[in-house]
Amino acid sequence: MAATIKDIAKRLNISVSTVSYALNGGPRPVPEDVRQRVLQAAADLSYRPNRLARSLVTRRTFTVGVVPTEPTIHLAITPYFQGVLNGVMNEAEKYAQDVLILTRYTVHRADEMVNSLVDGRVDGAVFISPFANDPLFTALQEREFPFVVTSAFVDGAPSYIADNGTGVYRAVRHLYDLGHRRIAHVTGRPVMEEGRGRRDHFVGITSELGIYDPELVVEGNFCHERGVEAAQELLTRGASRPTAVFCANDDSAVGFIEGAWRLGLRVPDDVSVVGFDDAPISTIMRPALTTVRQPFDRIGAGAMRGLLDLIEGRGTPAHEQFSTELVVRASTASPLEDK
Amino acid sequence: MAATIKDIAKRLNISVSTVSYALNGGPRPVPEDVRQRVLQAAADLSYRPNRLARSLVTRRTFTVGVVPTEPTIHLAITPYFQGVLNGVMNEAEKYAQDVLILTRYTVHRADEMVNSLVDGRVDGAVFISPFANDPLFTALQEREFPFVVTSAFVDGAPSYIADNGTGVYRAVRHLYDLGHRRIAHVTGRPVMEEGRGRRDHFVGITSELGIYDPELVVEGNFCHERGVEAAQELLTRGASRPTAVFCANDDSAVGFIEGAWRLGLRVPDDVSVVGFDDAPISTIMRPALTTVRQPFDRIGAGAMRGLLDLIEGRGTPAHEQFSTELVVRASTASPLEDK
DNA sequence: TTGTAAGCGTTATCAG
DNA sequence: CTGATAACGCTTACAA
Repeated sequence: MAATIKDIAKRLNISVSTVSYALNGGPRPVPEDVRQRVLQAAADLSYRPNRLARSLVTRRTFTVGVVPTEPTIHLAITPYFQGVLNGVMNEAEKYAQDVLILTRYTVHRADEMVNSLVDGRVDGAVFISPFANDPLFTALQEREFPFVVTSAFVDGAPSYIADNGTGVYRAVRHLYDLGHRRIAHVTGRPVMEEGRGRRDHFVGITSELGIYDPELVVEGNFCHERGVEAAQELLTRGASRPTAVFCANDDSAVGFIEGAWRLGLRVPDDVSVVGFDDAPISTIMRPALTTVRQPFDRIGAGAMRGLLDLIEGRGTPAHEQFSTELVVRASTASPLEDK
Repeated sequence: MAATIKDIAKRLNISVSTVSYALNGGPRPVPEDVRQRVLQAAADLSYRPNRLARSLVTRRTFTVGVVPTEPTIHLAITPYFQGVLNGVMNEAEKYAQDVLILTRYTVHRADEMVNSLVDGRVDGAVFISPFANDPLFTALQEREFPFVVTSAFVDGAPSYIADNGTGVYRAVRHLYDLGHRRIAHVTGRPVMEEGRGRRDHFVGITSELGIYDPELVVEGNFCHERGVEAAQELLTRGASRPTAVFCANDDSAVGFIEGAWRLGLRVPDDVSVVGFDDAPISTIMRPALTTVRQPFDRIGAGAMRGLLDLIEGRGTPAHEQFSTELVVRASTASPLEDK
């Protein structure tokens, strides 16, 4: 049977409170010799503190929840999730927090998800790219459960998200400056902020430039496969086909390039492609992908720090927007007719 | 203040035990009408069970730990870790388990790591690619803490690992059959089973084929950058340079190819490259990488199931070895001189 | 300075 | 069949 502070107290004929204070180094002072004997006894009995018992009374776990808000199997393998989770984990490590990943998001009803979160195991949670209008959130707010979200805007919750506006602007402007006028867009899932937002910005920017054409906006879902299909759709239109495309993320851009290849078209000679994310593959694939970099790890780290502010009562942190950067590589060039 | 079963009991003038049994549907029967009233009261008070309290007495958390045994920042972004973690998470979801990621592995002493694990928050743990001789393990075994390991062999712990022997054999044999005789090897970190093991198999197999040359085995570390350097090292040897290389994983193979490019050499024309993993990039990069596929997700899932067997007292599961598969793509060809 | 005891929110063992 | 009550292991008033 595992030793408890009671066992230590009994063995040394002192009280459990003294043992507790000795072990925790406070808040009340313990004579050095007593402290040493307690430590020795703890070692002898290979005592290990039980954090459940401690958390039950202190109401702190030093553990934060992470909620992948898509079916785990889909989201967990995306560069986006992995990058943000990595940022969360590294920052958690700095602040001596552990990370509890809540699986089973979609499988259970929202109500059960609330249970999982407010059951005492975590001090707060980071929602990675959730749906803004999930009823879950109001339930959590009613209970004053601390949480933040990444890549979405949820009323009343601190939000950590890339600056999509300037990101999309840079991507489109880059293509425009290269001479492209028929620029297509493969959207992300419109139901997600990162999909809807980038699409809206795309429409806004191309409109301002006077080159907006609704026919050139096709719905995607952030996935490779859909990128392939979109290429099929957009590049088989004869004369009216686009000379360039901006994809809502790198995965779909990579798919688009593959789709172009399958049609016998060359990137960037026949069609230029810009992605969004700067996922690891974008530097490795050929042609290397021109893309808008968003700092996954800093987004995750920012969310983690914001959550800790919330948990530790330092007030509600401000929304944070992360600047993006255009990384020009080999998948973009001037349109053929210009050359 | 959050409602507890006591509040429900008080409100209905019944005992807490009845409330508990009503809420849990057992183990002792509760009249249907009472049960309904309890459920109603629970809803009214928006009662949420506290899992810490429950776990404290039942000694079960339905949460498993995952320990990234490298500095989090390094390991967490590798395809290997991500793939295995993904397998663990998906299997966890099936068995209604949550996943606690223990950060701070190397930062703290082994002893503190033991504390983190046996402090009651998890029922057991999966160690992802640990060092076999970590003193941590004996400490955990003394306390009969259930754990399994992936990609390593730890005395007394169920192990989930790819069949490196046949994997390496397939890779080398493929190159040999293409006509290569000067086959180099960029090892993984020799201190890890997956590094040492693959290197030993490489030496064994090339020896049997009568083509072993110690000069052609250079130490790597599973990283892209080291692959680039290894290419520099191996491909600048003039006449004695290898015509093919087997890299211990895909990341270093990708690095090797980049290194070859920088030297003005072509893959596979000037040098053939085989990797190990079948990471996502291997299909996307150009030339697409010939590699040995290991099933990350099945390894993670297997480890998760094995751990549950251990936790639930179904005995110690057997080691599991996962078969590998050679995926021939575009980075390998016959050596030039043969053509 | 130290010990006793009252929680924390459950489950589980007793009596009645 | 149901209601007290004792754990679970810890922190922390409150007494002494």
